[in-house]
Order: sequence, then structure tokens, then C-alpha cells
Amino acid sequence: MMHQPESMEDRIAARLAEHVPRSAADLAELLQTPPSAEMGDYGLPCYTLSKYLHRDPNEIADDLEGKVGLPAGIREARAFGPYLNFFADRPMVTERVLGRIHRLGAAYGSDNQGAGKRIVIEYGSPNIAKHLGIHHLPSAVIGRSLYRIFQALGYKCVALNFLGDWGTSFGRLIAAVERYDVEDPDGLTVSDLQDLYVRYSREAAENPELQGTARQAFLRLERGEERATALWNGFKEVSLREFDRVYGMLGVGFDRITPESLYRDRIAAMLEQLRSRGTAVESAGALIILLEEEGLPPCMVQKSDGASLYATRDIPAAEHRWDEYRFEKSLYVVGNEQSLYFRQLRAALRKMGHGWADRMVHVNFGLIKFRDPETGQARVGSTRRGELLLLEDVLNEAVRRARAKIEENRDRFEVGADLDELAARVGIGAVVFSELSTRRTRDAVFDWDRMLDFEGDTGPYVQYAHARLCSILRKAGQDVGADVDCSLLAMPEEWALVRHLERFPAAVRRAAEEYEPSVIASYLLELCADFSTYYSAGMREPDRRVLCSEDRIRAARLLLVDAARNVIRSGLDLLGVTAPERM
RNA sequence: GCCCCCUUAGCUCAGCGAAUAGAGCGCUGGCCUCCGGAGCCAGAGGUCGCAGGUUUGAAUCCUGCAGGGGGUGCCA
Repeated sequence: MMHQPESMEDRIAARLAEHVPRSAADLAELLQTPPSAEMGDYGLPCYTLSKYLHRDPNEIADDLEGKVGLPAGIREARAFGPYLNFFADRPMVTERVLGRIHRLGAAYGSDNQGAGKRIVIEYGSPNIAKHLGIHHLPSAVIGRSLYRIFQALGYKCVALNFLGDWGTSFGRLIAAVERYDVEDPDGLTVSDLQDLYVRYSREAAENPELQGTARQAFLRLERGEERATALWNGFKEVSLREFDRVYGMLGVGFDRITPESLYRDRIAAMLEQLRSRGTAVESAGALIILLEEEGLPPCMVQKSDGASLYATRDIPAAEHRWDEYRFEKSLYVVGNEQSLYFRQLRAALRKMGHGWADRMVHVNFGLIKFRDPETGQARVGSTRRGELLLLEDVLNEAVRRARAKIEENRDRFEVGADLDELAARVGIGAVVFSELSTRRTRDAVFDWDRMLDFEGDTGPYVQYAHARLCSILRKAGQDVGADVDCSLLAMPEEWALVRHLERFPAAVRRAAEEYEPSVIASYLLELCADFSTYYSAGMREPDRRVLCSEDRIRAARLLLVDAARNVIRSGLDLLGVTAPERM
């Protein structure tokens, strides 16, 4: 239903193709935006053409200037040295862009390229019995944003939380509860569980007997023994409650939890099959899949003591996803440090004959590091140095700072009734936007002031622009209609905004292609900067305000303002950042 | 040793084959007779890590080197 209309680039390219030995598609790729509006709105560099025509690019541009046909919406073609630039019929282009946004509303930027296709996205995936730390932030917000982006492009998305709830460490916890005679195991909090784990590990370091007890406890759990299972269920429950709460603060949710334990019963059969088919071989008592032909080290699927490990659970989990969803892509939003492991996993699945393994994508991201106060070196966080920040603490601090800022501005702005809610939206918006505003593969050094900044290129800056747009529309007190005279939008700042709004759908598509939410964050920052410039132009010149005295101009400007509001709102939605109407 | 990520302004980052390399922060100087200053305008500030190569054209692609980070069979 929402077919992509021909872009202006496509139209120009079609006309160019009549005179030049290149396909319209290639020519459309070549078109770019000139450095300044005085030089035109679309530009064709003629260097590439000179290769095919064996002529000076300056001559080619000159020649085409006179010959090329102009599509509707273009009023002039002019050569600038080796470039052939096109000048838009601005009112016509403006009318088309604003009309389309007005008609589509929140659906502008959406597409149906993914119709009938499914994308599975694994993100979050914390271990139970531990708090969520700041290092859980990237996966959660990148995953959730990609979910929304692919959804906007028409894909059916499935968000999976691959909960870490299986392994020998839970035997240790069960043993700890029993050893320390915990009175009310059901009343244990996640903090209690972390403490018990640490206490037990410490004691086990000196008393090897406890290691054995822990292993026994895990065996009891594997056998389904009642007491062990009840305790483990309790750990899970209390953890999930906390995860829900903290992920909820971020606006992050899941369609389905697929805990590692879900696959425990399939492990034995899988290992047997790997062994009998010769896909996996024994080596030093362990079971491994050789991946030499892929140039990779072997992937271990069973330890020499018979215990399972990551891949033992990840292989059946991947198969399960394929059986269940027949995905177009299966995304794993996990850190850079797992990049070798991920390639091994994919190669192992390929070796098992799963052609769909090539549809698996590692959406990797950089580590959050901490600055060592003594050496000044950045490094990964450690609990001992007290650097492991809880995600919840960071979010609460963000909200606290947002509230202080709101109170500071209280007499100037009409904040809504619910100050708490607004502080949460702004504070958490700042954190999420900050995480999504740089390319994901880059490592980041955690910095309170940077992550919780509200000025400059930040989430609150975008939210603020949105709130100002909403404020104009409120004050206008009239309905926005599309039946306006777009030639009245004659300010250069208005044209810059229109050009920017025109590019939103392309930004969404590129974000999806690159699995890169930052494309949208950058887009929004530029759009908001254009709007703020436009807005400020009206500060001391009433004629240049949106709410000016001339009715027809005001109506046209309101249509533009509403379009900008709409796109900012949609863009923030794709990032998982809320857009308050006042702040 | 081998593999992966990173290296652009004092700091944090965009730009990923084309017209003078762009933002934000910080610094300097302007702007609230207000459609919201969480804002706007102007200025200073860059041998795009180094060396080769490909190309009409390279911050962008290729090779090598250096620096930082991560990984590298029984954690995930």
C-alpha cells in the first residue's frame, strides 16, 4: 500500500539516461546535493561520464545543459564546471513532500519492502541472579531500535531474550542457599543472590569440597530434583521481575523469552548426532567441531568433564529459531568481543548443513570502558574497582538531573502536570539517544557528564525542538490543512527543511541496511538544527515567524511545521526515545 | 604468533569514491521589546596515525607498518 514513489533523483536520472551511455539507476546513484543552495538542488559530477564519452567533463556538463530534458519539479539545468546542476521548482517539490507527509502522518518513512518476511532479533540476554549493568545498555537499545526500524520497513519482527539461566553457576547458588541456611529463599532479592554467590565462591576458593557440592547441586537441577528446581525457579522469578522493571524504564521489551534452559533436553541428542555423523570429533576428552576449512579455530561443544557450554546451547537455539520463524535474517546484538565466537557458531551450523546460517548477522557493538583514575587508561570495567555501574542507577541519576533542569526552567516553560513522568522521559531519552548517536562498533568510555548531557547534540535537544514545534501548533489554534500555497514558503531556511524532510525515508532504509540506528540519530540532529535556525530567524522579525499576520503564509508554514514535528516524532520512535509535547 | 574492532579539531564524534573536510563540547565575542535561551549567530582551532598503491579524483578502496582495545579449545 505504501509503495515508494519515484524520487526526484530517479526522475532526473531517467532524463539523463536519454543522452548518456549509462543506466538510469547508475545515474541516480551518481546524483548528489551541491554544497550550497545557490549552486542548485541536485548535482551530477561528469567525471565518470568522461570515461565513457572520452571527453572533458566540463564539456560534457556544458553539452548536457542544453540537451537534457527537465522532469516535472525541475526548472533549470546549469553547468558548474564539471558538474551539471539542477534547480528545483521549489513550490512543486515542497507541495509534494509536505502533502505526502500530511497524508501519511506517522507512516511517512515506512515502507513495505519487508512484507511477508521475518526478522528475528536477539538482544538483552542477561544472566539471571545478577543485576543489569551499564554494559547491558547497548544491546538492549540497539536491538530495540533495529526492531522498530525493520518493523517500519514492513518486516515482521520477533524480539528474543536469550536468558542466561543454565550452567554450573546456578548449582553454586543452590548450594549457597543450603549451606548458609537462608530462612526465606523466596524472599531473596537479586542483590542477595549476588552476595550469596560471591560469599560461596570466596569460601570455595579455600575449601575445594564446596566445588563438588556445587557440581552436585547442578546435577540435581539437571535431574529435575524438586528442591533444587524450586530454588532455581525462584532465582529466575526474582530476576525476571527486576529485568522487566529496568528494561521497562528504557522502553525495551521482548516478544518472547527463550531461556538457555529451554534447550537442555535437546543437547544430548544433538551431541549424539554430531558425533555419529562425524561433524564433531573428540579431542583431549572434549568434543569439538573442526573449522579449518573456514580458517577458524575449532568450536567446542562439550567440555572434557561432560558439561555443556555456550555453543552447546546456541546451536539448538539457532535451529529452533529457524524451525519456528523461517527468518529472512537472524540478528544477534552482542558485543565485539564475541566476534570470533559468532563466526565459529555460524561456521559450525554451516558444516551441519544449515544453509540458513548465512542469514545470521552479528550486529556487533563496542565495549563500554572506564577510565582508570590512576593510569588514565581506558579499560573494561571491573567489580573490584567498583566500576560496574548498575543500569538502574545510571537511569535514576539521569532522571534526577533531568528533574533538576526542569525545575530550573519551571517559571519559563509550561511543563505538563506530571513532572516525574517528564523527568523520566527526558533523562532516559538522553541516555538512550547518547548510546545510539555514534556508530555502534566504536568502543566508548563511560562518562556521566557526556551521557547525561542535555545540551548540544543530545536527545533532549531533539526533544526540545519537538516540544517547540508542538508549542507553535498549539498556539496556532487552527487545523493544519494541506491545501496551501507552497510558493509562499520562500525563505531559504524553509527550503532547507523541506529538502531534509524529503530524505527521511532514505535515512530509515540506510539505517536498516547497515543495522545502524545512529544513521537516524544523525539525521534527526541535522533536521533539528535546521529547524532551530528557522525558528530563530523569526525571533526578532515577526514577519518571519510561523504565526505571522498573513493568513495564507501562516497556513503554509503550519503545514511545514507539522511535517517537521511528524518526522521528528517518527525518528525518535525508531530510536525508542519518547517525544514529549512540552518540556 | 594469529584474528577482529578502532585511529579525523584540545575533547567526544559525523563524513565511507567527487565541488573549500563538518557537528557538538570546551574557548572568545554577540543575541531573551520572547511563535519556549535545553536555543541562535559569528570567530579561533585540522599534514583526516604513518608509508606506499589503485583511480581523472582517496579521510573514504587495497597493501604494509605503528599505536590503543578486544579475542584466541574447556567463561559467556
